[in-house]
Amino acid sequence: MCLLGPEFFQDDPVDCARSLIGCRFRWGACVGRIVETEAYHAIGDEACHTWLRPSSRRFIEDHEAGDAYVYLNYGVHWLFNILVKGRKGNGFVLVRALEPEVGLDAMRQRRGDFSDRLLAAGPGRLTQALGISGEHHGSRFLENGMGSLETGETVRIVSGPRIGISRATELNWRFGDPRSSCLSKRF
DNA sequence: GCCAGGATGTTA
DNA sequence: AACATCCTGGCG
Repeated sequence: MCLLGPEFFQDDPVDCARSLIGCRFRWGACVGRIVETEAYHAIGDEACHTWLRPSSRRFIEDHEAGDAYVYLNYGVHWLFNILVKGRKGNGFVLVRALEPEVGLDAMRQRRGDFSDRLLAAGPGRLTQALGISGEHHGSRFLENGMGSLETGETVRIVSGPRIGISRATELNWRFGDPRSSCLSKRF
């Protein structure tokens, strides 16, 4: 098991998204095992914010690999992405689901869930459980102590189409651990 | 299953 | 001013 620094995100967004499955993600006092991610490519991917938003392209210019890209979706849910800047291309990894391991009480309190299975089973639930919001947009969380990532046990990884998008639906850039009970949706 | 809720960036 | 959107919970 080893800590991942910003250099981990100097790679291809798709490789980063796949490699993060099974890793431990700590945010504050809470830890969970990443069981679901998605990759977005800054170039040529119509589902990526960069396709339509200059502000997103500007974000990539102004920030470093490993920085948090947090935005509000549907005016309701904060979504947590990690900036990827590599020789093989820029983009984002959307962290979509965790299996909660440490700090369950804090997560239950923020979520008000009846069942632990759903605490972070989805990108909006995940940010709510961890207390991530717009104030963390752009934060260099791997270096400022707010969060950390560590490699975990090897698990089987499957892929499929990304969730909730209307364009570039042919790309299988959603990755996950199919045996997890904390997925936002089955593969 | 369906659909409201709701904020943001952009003018697709 | 209007539109699209990387979602969730509640109600059927």
